[in-house]
Amino acid sequence: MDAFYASVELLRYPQLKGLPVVIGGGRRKVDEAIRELPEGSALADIPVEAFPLLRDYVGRGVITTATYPARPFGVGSAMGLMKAAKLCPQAIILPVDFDEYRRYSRMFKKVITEIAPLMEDRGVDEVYIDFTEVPGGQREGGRALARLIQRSILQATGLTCSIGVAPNKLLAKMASEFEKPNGISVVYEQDLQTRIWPLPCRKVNGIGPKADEKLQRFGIRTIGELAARDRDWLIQNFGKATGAWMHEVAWGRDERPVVTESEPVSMSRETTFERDLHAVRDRAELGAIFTHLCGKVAEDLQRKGYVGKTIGIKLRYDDFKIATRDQTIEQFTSDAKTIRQAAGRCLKRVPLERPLRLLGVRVGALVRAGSPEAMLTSAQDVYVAQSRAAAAVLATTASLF
DNA sequence: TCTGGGGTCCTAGGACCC
DNA sequence: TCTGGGGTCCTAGGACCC
Repeated sequence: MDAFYASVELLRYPQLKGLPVVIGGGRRKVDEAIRELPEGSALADIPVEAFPLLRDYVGRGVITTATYPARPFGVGSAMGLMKAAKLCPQAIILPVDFDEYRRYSRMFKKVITEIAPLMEDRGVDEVYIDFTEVPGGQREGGRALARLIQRSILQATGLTCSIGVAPNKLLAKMASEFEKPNGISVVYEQDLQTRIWPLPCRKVNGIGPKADEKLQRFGIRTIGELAARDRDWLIQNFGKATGAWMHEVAWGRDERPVVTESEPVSMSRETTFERDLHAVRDRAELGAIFTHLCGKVAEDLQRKGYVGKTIGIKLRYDDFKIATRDQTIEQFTSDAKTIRQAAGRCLKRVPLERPLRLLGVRVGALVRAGSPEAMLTSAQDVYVAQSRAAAAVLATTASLF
Protein backbone atom coordinates (compact mmCIF):
# COMPACT_ATOMS: atom_id res chain seq x y z
CA MET A 1 0.00 0.00 0.00
CA ASP A 2 1.27 3.49 -0.83
CA ALA A 3 2.16 5.62 2.22
CA PHE A 4 -0.44 3.54 4.00
CA TYR A 5 -0.97 5.31 7.34
CA ALA A 6 -0.86 8.74 5.75
CA SER A 7 -3.23 7.70 2.96
CA VAL A 8 -5.76 6.43 5.50
CA GLU A 9 -5.54 9.75 7.34
CA LEU A 10 -6.13 11.65 4.10
CA LEU A 11 -9.40 9.79 3.64
CA ARG A 12 -10.52 11.46 6.87
CA TYR A 13 -8.93 14.80 6.13
CA PRO A 14 -9.02 15.19 2.33
CA GLN A 15 -8.24 18.90 2.76
CA LEU A 16 -4.64 17.84 3.51
CA LYS A 17 -4.17 16.26 0.07
CA GLY A 18 -1.08 17.62 -1.67
CA LEU A 19 0.45 18.89 1.58
CA PRO A 20 3.43 17.52 3.46
CA VAL A 21 1.95 15.38 6.24
CA VAL A 22 3.74 13.02 8.58
CA ILE A 23 2.26 10.38 10.85
CA GLY A 24 4.19 9.71 13.95
CA GLY A 25 4.84 9.79 17.60
CA GLY A 26 1.44 9.20 18.99
CA ARG A 27 2.75 11.67 21.53
CA ARG A 28 0.25 13.09 23.92
CA LYS A 29 0.65 16.64 22.70
CA VAL A 30 -0.23 15.72 19.14
CA ASP A 31 -3.19 13.68 20.34
CA GLU A 32 -4.37 16.71 22.29
CA ALA A 33 -3.93 19.02 19.33
CA ILE A 34 -6.07 16.72 17.24
CA ARG A 35 -8.74 16.54 19.90
CA GLU A 36 -8.75 20.33 20.06
CA LEU A 37 -9.58 20.67 16.38
CA PRO A 38 -12.79 22.66 15.80
CA GLU A 39 -15.79 20.52 16.54
CA GLY A 40 -19.31 20.32 15.23
CA SER A 41 -18.63 20.25 11.52
CA ALA A 42 -17.47 17.33 9.40
CA LEU A 43 -13.80 16.35 9.67
CA ALA A 44 -13.35 17.34 6.04
CA ASP A 45 -14.38 20.91 6.85
CA ILE A 46 -11.73 21.57 9.46
CA PRO A 47 -9.51 24.35 8.10
CA VAL A 48 -5.97 23.34 7.24
CA GLU A 49 -4.61 26.07 9.54
CA ALA A 50 -6.08 24.29 12.55
CA PHE A 51 -3.84 21.23 12.21
CA PRO A 52 -0.71 20.85 14.37
CA LEU A 53 2.60 21.53 12.68
CA LEU A 54 5.67 19.41 13.11
CA ARG A 55 7.69 22.37 14.40
CA ASP A 56 5.28 22.85 17.31
CA TYR A 57 4.85 19.28 18.41
CA VAL A 58 8.19 17.55 18.31
CA GLY A 59 9.22 15.16 21.01
CA ARG A 60 10.46 11.69 21.58
CA GLY A 61 9.31 9.55 18.69
CA VAL A 62 9.70 8.65 15.05
CA ILE A 63 7.84 9.14 11.84
CA THR A 64 5.99 6.06 10.66
CA THR A 65 4.87 7.45 7.31
CA ALA A 66 5.29 10.62 5.29
CA THR A 67 3.08 11.67 2.39
CA TYR A 68 4.73 11.97 -1.02
CA PRO A 69 4.75 15.80 -0.89
CA ALA A 70 6.81 15.54 2.33
CA ARG A 71 9.42 13.22 0.88
CA PRO A 72 11.37 15.73 -1.25
CA PHE A 73 12.28 17.41 2.04
CA GLY A 74 14.15 14.25 2.99
CA VAL A 75 11.54 13.20 5.52
CA GLY A 76 10.87 9.47 5.71
CA SER A 77 9.77 6.63 7.92
CA ALA A 78 11.80 5.66 11.00
CA MET A 79 13.27 9.17 11.16
CA GLY A 80 13.27 10.90 14.53
CA LEU A 81 10.72 13.67 14.87
CA MET A 82 13.45 16.11 15.87
CA LYS A 83 15.35 15.59 12.69
CA ALA A 84 12.19 15.66 10.58
CA ALA A 85 11.17 18.97 12.13
CA LYS A 86 14.45 20.52 11.03
CA LEU A 87 13.98 19.29 7.47
CA CYS A 88 10.32 20.20 7.11
CA PRO A 89 8.99 22.26 10.04
CA GLN A 90 5.84 23.26 8.16
CA ALA A 91 4.68 19.65 7.73
CA ILE A 92 1.44 18.74 9.43
CA ILE A 93 1.80 16.01 12.03
CA LEU A 94 -0.92 13.53 12.88
CA PRO A 95 -0.88 10.89 15.62
CA VAL A 96 -0.87 7.18 14.79
CA ASP A 97 -4.28 5.49 14.84
CA PHE A 98 -3.52 1.79 14.58
CA ASP A 99 -7.12 0.67 14.96
CA GLU A 100 -8.10 2.63 11.89
CA TYR A 101 -5.15 1.29 9.85
CA ARG A 102 -6.00 -2.26 10.88
CA ARG A 103 -9.58 -1.69 9.74
CA TYR A 104 -8.44 -0.61 6.29
CA SER A 105 -5.90 -3.43 6.28
CA ARG A 106 -8.66 -5.98 6.70
CA MET A 107 -10.67 -4.27 3.96
CA PHE A 108 -7.98 -4.34 1.29
CA LYS A 109 -6.94 -7.89 2.15
CA LYS A 110 -10.53 -9.05 1.83
CA VAL A 111 -10.72 -7.49 -1.64
CA ILE A 112 -7.58 -9.39 -2.63
CA THR A 113 -8.59 -12.81 -1.31
CA GLU A 114 -11.93 -12.54 -3.09
CA ILE A 115 -10.00 -12.24 -6.34
CA ALA A 116 -6.93 -14.37 -5.53
CA PRO A 117 -7.36 -16.63 -2.49
CA LEU A 118 -3.67 -17.51 -2.01
CA MET A 119 -2.48 -14.49 -0.07
CA GLU A 120 0.33 -14.23 2.47
CA ASP A 121 0.07 -11.59 5.16
CA ARG A 122 3.22 -9.51 5.53
CA GLY A 123 1.99 -7.03 8.07
CA VAL A 124 -0.58 -4.29 8.03
CA ASP A 125 0.20 -2.85 4.59
CA GLU A 126 1.83 -5.60 2.54
CA VAL A 127 1.00 -9.02 1.12
CA TYR A 128 2.28 -11.64 -1.30
CA ILE A 129 -0.25 -13.07 -3.75
CA ASP A 130 0.08 -16.27 -5.75
CA PHE A 131 -1.27 -15.62 -9.27
CA THR A 132 -0.49 -19.11 -10.57
CA GLU A 133 -3.94 -20.68 -10.32
CA VAL A 134 -6.04 -17.55 -10.65
CA PRO A 135 -8.03 -17.49 -13.91
CA GLY A 136 -6.40 -14.92 -16.17
CA GLY A 137 -3.43 -14.68 -13.82
CA GLN A 138 -0.98 -15.13 -16.66
CA ARG A 139 -2.46 -12.56 -19.01
CA GLU A 140 0.05 -9.86 -19.95
CA GLY A 141 2.49 -11.55 -17.62
CA GLY A 142 0.15 -10.91 -14.70
CA ARG A 143 -0.35 -7.23 -15.40
CA ALA A 144 -4.07 -7.65 -16.12
CA LEU A 145 -4.76 -9.29 -12.77
CA ALA A 146 -2.60 -6.74 -10.98
CA ARG A 147 -4.68 -3.99 -12.60
CA LEU A 148 -7.90 -5.65 -11.48
CA ILE A 149 -6.65 -5.90 -7.90
CA GLN A 150 -5.47 -2.31 -7.91
CA ARG A 151 -8.81 -1.05 -9.24
CA SER A 152 -10.82 -3.16 -6.82
CA ILE A 153 -8.85 -1.95 -3.81
CA LEU A 154 -9.22 1.66 -4.89
CA GLN A 155 -12.94 1.19 -5.36
CA ALA A 156 -13.48 -0.47 -1.99
CA THR A 157 -11.17 1.70 0.12
CA GLY A 158 -10.10 4.79 -1.79
CA LEU A 159 -6.48 3.72 -1.35
CA THR A 160 -3.78 3.12 -3.93
CA CYS A 161 -1.14 0.43 -3.97
CA SER A 162 1.87 -0.63 -6.00
CA ILE A 163 2.21 -4.15 -7.33
CA GLY A 164 5.22 -6.10 -8.52
CA VAL A 165 4.66 -9.25 -10.54
CA ALA A 166 7.51 -11.75 -10.88
CA PRO A 167 8.33 -15.47 -10.87
CA ASN A 168 9.02 -15.48 -7.12
CA LYS A 169 8.58 -13.50 -3.91
CA LEU A 170 12.11 -12.11 -3.89
CA LEU A 171 11.75 -10.51 -7.32
CA ALA A 172 8.12 -9.49 -6.82
CA LYS A 173 9.07 -7.55 -3.70
CA MET A 174 11.79 -5.65 -5.54
CA ALA A 175 9.52 -5.12 -8.55
CA SER A 176 6.83 -3.60 -6.34
CA GLU A 177 9.15 -0.68 -5.64
CA PHE A 178 9.85 0.14 -9.28
CA GLU A 179 6.68 2.13 -9.99
CA LYS A 180 5.62 3.84 -6.80
CA PRO A 181 3.04 5.09 -6.07
CA ASN A 182 0.03 3.47 -7.76
CA GLY A 183 2.14 1.50 -10.23
CA ILE A 184 2.49 -1.98 -11.62
CA SER A 185 5.78 -3.53 -12.60
CA VAL A 186 6.27 -6.92 -14.22
CA VAL A 187 9.70 -8.48 -13.93
CA TYR A 188 10.61 -11.60 -15.91
CA GLU A 189 13.39 -14.05 -15.24
CA GLN A 190 15.33 -12.69 -18.22
CA ASP A 191 15.23 -9.16 -16.73
CA LEU A 192 17.63 -10.17 -13.98
CA GLN A 193 20.78 -8.59 -15.43
CA THR A 194 19.16 -5.41 -16.71
CA ARG A 195 16.75 -4.57 -13.90
CA ILE A 196 17.93 -6.35 -10.75
CA TRP A 197 21.71 -6.47 -10.93
CA PRO A 198 22.15 -2.67 -11.06
CA LEU A 199 20.30 -2.29 -7.73
CA PRO A 200 22.16 -1.82 -4.46
CA CYS A 201 22.33 -4.97 -2.29
CA ARG A 202 20.25 -3.20 0.33
CA LYS A 203 17.20 -3.65 -1.93
CA VAL A 204 17.21 -7.37 -1.20
CA ASN A 205 14.63 -8.21 1.44
CA GLY A 206 16.85 -9.63 4.16
CA ILE A 207 19.99 -7.59 3.56
CA GLY A 208 19.89 -4.87 6.18
CA PRO A 209 22.32 -2.16 7.28
CA LYS A 210 24.82 -4.56 8.90
CA ALA A 211 25.09 -7.03 6.05
CA ASP A 212 25.23 -4.18 3.56
CA GLU A 213 28.08 -2.55 5.44
CA LYS A 214 30.05 -5.77 5.44
CA LEU A 215 29.39 -6.31 1.74
CA GLN A 216 30.59 -2.78 1.03
CA ARG A 217 33.80 -3.46 2.92
CA PHE A 218 34.43 -6.18 0.36
CA GLY A 219 33.68 -3.71 -2.42
CA ILE A 220 30.27 -5.25 -3.19
CA ARG A 221 27.70 -2.54 -3.76
CA THR A 222 25.22 -3.90 -6.29
CA ILE A 223 23.37 -7.17 -6.59
CA GLY A 224 25.29 -7.78 -9.82
CA GLU A 225 28.58 -7.47 -7.94
CA LEU A 226 27.23 -9.93 -5.40
CA ALA A 227 26.30 -12.36 -8.18
CA ALA A 228 29.84 -12.12 -9.54
CA ARG A 229 31.37 -13.54 -6.36
CA ASP A 230 31.55 -17.27 -6.20
CA ARG A 231 29.43 -19.21 -3.84
CA ASP A 232 32.29 -20.67 -1.83
CA TRP A 233 33.80 -17.24 -1.27
CA LEU A 234 30.47 -15.96 0.06
CA ILE A 235 30.11 -19.00 2.32
CA GLN A 236 33.62 -18.50 3.65
CA ASN A 237 32.98 -14.86 4.51
CA PHE A 238 29.33 -14.88 5.54
CA GLY A 239 28.78 -18.37 6.91
CA LYS A 240 27.17 -21.45 5.45
CA ALA A 241 23.53 -20.39 5.51
CA THR A 242 23.87 -16.66 4.82
CA GLY A 243 26.56 -17.11 2.16
CA ALA A 244 24.57 -19.68 0.22
CA TRP A 245 21.43 -17.58 0.54
CA MET A 246 23.19 -14.46 -0.75
CA HIS A 247 24.37 -16.37 -3.77
CA GLU A 248 20.85 -17.59 -4.53
CA VAL A 249 19.17 -14.19 -4.19
CA ALA A 250 21.84 -12.48 -6.30
CA TRP A 251 20.86 -14.86 -9.10
CA GLY A 252 17.18 -14.13 -8.57
CA ARG A 253 16.43 -17.57 -7.19
CA ASP A 254 13.83 -18.01 -4.48
CA GLU A 255 11.65 -21.07 -3.94
CA ARG A 256 9.69 -19.92 -0.91
CA PRO A 257 5.98 -20.65 -1.24
CA VAL A 258 3.25 -18.13 -0.53
CA VAL A 259 2.22 -19.06 3.01
CA THR A 260 -1.44 -18.38 3.62
CA GLU A 261 -1.61 -19.36 7.25
CA SER A 262 0.68 -19.06 10.24
CA GLU A 263 0.46 -19.22 14.00
CA PRO A 264 1.90 -16.45 16.18
CA VAL A 265 5.10 -17.25 18.08
CA SER A 266 4.97 -14.44 20.60
CA MET A 267 2.98 -11.43 21.68
CA SER A 268 4.41 -8.37 23.37
CA ARG A 269 3.72 -4.86 24.57
CA GLU A 270 6.33 -2.20 25.08
CA THR A 271 6.42 1.49 25.74
CA THR A 272 8.92 4.31 25.54
CA PHE A 273 8.50 6.72 28.44
CA GLU A 274 8.03 10.44 27.94
CA ARG A 275 11.15 10.91 30.07
CA ASP A 276 13.76 8.40 31.20
CA LEU A 277 12.83 6.63 34.42
CA HIS A 278 15.06 5.26 37.15
CA ALA A 279 14.34 1.93 38.80
CA VAL A 280 14.80 3.35 42.28
CA ARG A 281 13.80 7.01 41.97
CA ASP A 282 10.73 6.28 39.81
CA ARG A 283 9.89 2.94 41.30
CA ALA A 284 6.16 3.53 41.71
CA GLU A 285 5.65 4.94 38.22
CA LEU A 286 7.70 2.15 36.67
CA GLY A 287 5.83 -0.48 38.67
CA ALA A 288 2.48 0.84 37.46
CA ILE A 289 3.62 0.83 33.82
CA PHE A 290 5.01 -2.68 34.25
CA THR A 291 1.74 -4.02 35.63
CA HIS A 292 -0.18 -2.22 32.91
CA LEU A 293 1.95 -3.81 30.16
CA CYS A 294 1.43 -7.28 31.66
CA GLY A 295 -2.31 -6.62 31.70
CA LYS A 296 -2.24 -5.56 28.05
CA VAL A 297 -0.35 -8.66 26.92
CA ALA A 298 -2.73 -10.86 28.93
CA GLU A 299 -5.67 -9.11 27.25
CA ASP A 300 -4.16 -9.61 23.80
CA LEU A 301 -3.54 -13.31 24.49
CA GLN A 302 -7.06 -13.87 25.79
CA ARG A 303 -8.75 -11.92 23.00
CA LYS A 304 -6.86 -13.88 20.36
CA GLY A 305 -7.14 -17.20 22.22
CA TYR A 306 -3.52 -18.05 23.00
CA VAL A 307 -1.53 -19.10 26.03
CA GLY A 308 2.25 -18.99 26.39
CA LYS A 309 4.94 -20.43 28.56
CA THR A 310 7.97 -18.19 28.13
CA ILE A 311 7.62 -14.83 29.85
CA GLY A 312 10.16 -12.15 29.02
CA ILE A 313 11.03 -8.54 29.60
CA LYS A 314 12.90 -5.99 27.52
CA LEU A 315 14.63 -2.87 28.73
CA ARG A 316 16.15 -0.07 26.74
CA TYR A 317 18.56 2.05 28.72
CA ASP A 318 19.18 5.74 28.19
CA ASP A 319 22.26 4.82 26.14
CA PHE A 320 19.95 2.84 23.86
CA LYS A 321 21.46 -0.50 24.81
CA ILE A 322 18.89 -3.27 25.10
CA ALA A 323 18.71 -6.03 27.69
CA THR A 324 16.28 -8.95 27.64
CA ARG A 325 15.56 -11.66 30.19
CA ASP A 326 13.10 -14.47 29.99
CA GLN A 327 11.87 -17.38 32.00
CA THR A 328 9.96 -20.47 30.96
CA ILE A 329 7.33 -21.37 33.50
CA GLU A 330 5.64 -24.70 34.24
CA GLN A 331 2.17 -24.01 32.92
CA PHE A 332 0.94 -22.22 29.84
CA THR A 333 -0.81 -19.02 30.80
CA SER A 334 -2.58 -15.91 29.63
CA ASP A 335 -3.19 -14.65 33.16
CA ALA A 336 -2.07 -11.10 33.94
CA LYS A 337 -0.98 -11.91 37.50
CA THR A 338 1.02 -14.97 36.51
CA ILE A 339 2.71 -13.01 33.73
CA ARG A 340 3.41 -10.13 36.09
CA GLN A 341 5.03 -12.46 38.65
CA ALA A 342 7.28 -14.19 36.14
CA ALA A 343 8.18 -10.87 34.51
CA GLY A 344 8.98 -9.53 37.96
CA ARG A 345 11.45 -12.36 38.51
CA CYS A 346 13.06 -11.51 35.16
CA LEU A 347 13.40 -7.88 36.20
CA LYS A 348 15.39 -8.94 39.26
CA ARG A 349 18.03 -10.50 37.01
CA VAL A 350 18.82 -7.42 34.95
CA PRO A 351 21.06 -4.44 35.79
CA LEU A 352 19.00 -1.43 36.88
CA GLU A 353 21.60 1.23 37.54
CA ARG A 354 21.15 3.22 34.34
CA PRO A 355 18.00 5.22 33.60
CA LEU A 356 15.51 3.42 31.39
CA ARG A 357 13.72 4.75 28.35
CA LEU A 358 11.70 1.67 27.41
CA LEU A 359 10.09 -1.26 29.15
CA GLY A 360 8.47 -4.24 27.41
CA VAL A 361 6.78 -7.50 28.34
CA ARG A 362 6.62 -10.51 26.06
CA VAL A 363 4.95 -13.91 26.16
CA GLY A 364 6.39 -16.56 23.86
CA ALA A 365 6.13 -20.28 23.14
CA LEU A 366 2.48 -19.76 22.30
CA VAL A 367 -0.11 -22.44 21.68
CA ARG A 368 -3.85 -22.12 21.15
CA ALA A 369 -5.79 -21.87 24.41
CA GLY A 370 -7.69 -25.08 24.99
CA SER A 371 -5.45 -27.13 22.70
CA PRO A 372 -4.02 -30.38 24.12
CA GLU A 373 -0.56 -28.82 24.51
CA ALA A 374 -1.98 -25.95 26.50
CA MET A 375 -3.01 -28.38 29.24
CA LEU A 376 0.45 -29.84 29.60
CA THR A 377 3.27 -28.72 31.81
CA SER A 378 6.59 -30.06 30.61
CA ALA A 379 8.46 -30.12 27.34
CA GLN A 380 8.35 -33.93 27.42
CA ASP A 381 4.59 -33.83 27.68
CA VAL A 382 4.43 -31.57 24.65
CA TYR A 383 6.62 -34.03 22.78
CA VAL A 384 4.31 -36.88 23.72
CA ALA A 385 1.29 -34.87 22.64
CA GLN A 386 2.88 -34.01 19.31
CA SER A 387 3.79 -37.65 18.73
CA ARG A 388 0.22 -38.63 19.44
CA ALA A 389 -1.07 -35.98 17.07
CA ALA A 390 1.31 -37.24 14.39
CA ALA A 391 0.18 -40.83 15.03
CA ALA A 392 -3.45 -39.73 14.76
CA VAL A 393 -2.74 -38.10 11.39
CA LEU A 394 -1.04 -41.28 10.20
CA ALA A 395 -3.99 -43.35 11.37
CA THR A 396 -6.42 -41.04 9.59
CA THR A 397 -4.35 -41.09 6.44
CA ALA A 398 -4.12 -44.88 6.59
CA SER A 399 -7.88 -45.19 6.94
CA LEU A 400 -8.34 -43.21 3.73
CA PHE A 401 -6.75 -46.08 1.85
C1' DT B 1 15.52 17.22 22.72
C1' DC B 2 18.32 12.07 17.98
C1' DT B 3 16.37 7.21 17.39
C1' DG B 4 8.32 3.67 18.03
C1' DG B 5 6.01 -0.71 18.47
C1' DG B 6 5.17 -5.32 17.13
C1' DG B 7 6.98 -9.07 15.20
C1' DT B 8 10.25 -13.32 13.09
C1' DC B 9 14.33 -15.88 12.65
C1' DC B 10 19.14 -17.10 13.68
C1' DT B 11 23.20 -18.10 16.55
C1' DA B 12 25.70 -19.83 20.27
C1' DG B 13 26.61 -21.67 24.75
C1' DG B 14 25.14 -24.44 28.51
C1' DA B 15 22.12 -27.85 30.85
C1' DC B 16 20.47 -32.17 30.47
C1' DC B 17 19.23 -36.70 28.47
C1' DC B 18 20.11 -41.15 26.02
C1' DT C 1 39.74 -41.91 34.62
C1' DC C 2 38.91 -40.03 30.36
C1' DT C 3 36.33 -39.57 26.45
C1' DG C 4 31.76 -40.27 22.55
C1' DG C 5 28.06 -38.50 19.70
C1' DG C 6 23.67 -37.57 19.13
C1' DG C 7 19.42 -34.65 20.51
C1' DT C 8 16.19 -30.98 22.77
C1' DC C 9 15.38 -26.93 25.59
C1' DC C 10 16.45 -22.73 27.51
C1' DT C 11 18.44 -18.20 27.43
C1' DA C 12 20.52 -13.68 25.59
C1' DG C 13 21.57 -11.00 21.98
C1' DG C 14 21.20 -9.33 17.44
C1' DA C 15 19.72 -8.67 12.54
C1' DC C 16 15.96 -7.63 10.01
C1' DC C 17 11.17 -6.44 8.53
C1' DC C 18 6.65 -3.70 8.32
